[in-house]
Amino acid sequence: MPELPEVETVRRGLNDLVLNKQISSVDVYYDKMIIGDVQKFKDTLAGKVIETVDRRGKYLLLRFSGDVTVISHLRMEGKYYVKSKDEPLDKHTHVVFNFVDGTTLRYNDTRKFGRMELVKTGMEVNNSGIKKLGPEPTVDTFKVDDFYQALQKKKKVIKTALLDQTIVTGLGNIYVDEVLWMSKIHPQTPAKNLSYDEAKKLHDNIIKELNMAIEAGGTTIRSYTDAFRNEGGFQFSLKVYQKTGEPCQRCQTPIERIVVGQRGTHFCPKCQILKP
DNA sequence: CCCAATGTTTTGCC
DNA sequence: GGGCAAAACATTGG
Repeated sequence: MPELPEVETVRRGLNDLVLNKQISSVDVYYDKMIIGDVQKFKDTLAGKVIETVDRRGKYLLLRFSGDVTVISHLRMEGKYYVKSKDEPLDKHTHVVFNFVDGTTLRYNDTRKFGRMELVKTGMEVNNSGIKKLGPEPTVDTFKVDDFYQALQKKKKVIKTALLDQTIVTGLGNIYVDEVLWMSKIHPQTPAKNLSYDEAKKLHDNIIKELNMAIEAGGTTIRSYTDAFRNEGGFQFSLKVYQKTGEPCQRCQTPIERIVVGQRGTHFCPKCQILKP
């Protein structure tokens, strides 16, 4: 569900829905969702005003008054909703931020994989996950030369290298398959075997693809919705992800599914040749 | 019942 | 200590 475009869409939704609201109290129904002391999490946030919502990679950064930041990662199925305090709790609601105006921000997560952590604003860079993130996939921060050099040093195959967030952040299983298809690169190509031209093509496609997906409001495969409960629109633009057996849109060859790095992987066996 | 699922962290092995 | 691959996390749905 949430790769960078989906997280960015959630961020924008939250910035429309909860800005400048003051927290009266926080309820936590599943303690493991909170990294660190749960009581401190609740006590610190009470009375704080949410000033903005930022994003780094796939991490949301909820900025509160008093230099308080909540790092929130949605992992596989995390979702935020804004509801009136009177509405009954969903079975999978694990954290509720109650606002003084009678509305609530609710964190739902069917698989309970998501995590939140309270830090002093600015200290989020010390978070173990955020610390090792590579550049954001934008023209200003993501440079072809750096990308090529990083790939040269890797022993992993290209798909696994792109998923690990350290070379460039934001890609997940869906968009990796898509950008590799667009770039005509086989997912099991050793990263260091990519030519400079291939690296450049891949680099350009990563930026283009993620931006197009953000414009479409993300991709809804099974469960993703944004903070307004809207589904994304990019699933209609997917070329290979979960298209096993369907004809490649370039050459009509049926799309194949293999497993790479424990992940389902979709590619065109004719367009994306594994070089010896 | 068995398998797969969008992501990161932990574990264990070089 | 780093890099890497596999397991783990918890639940739903086909």
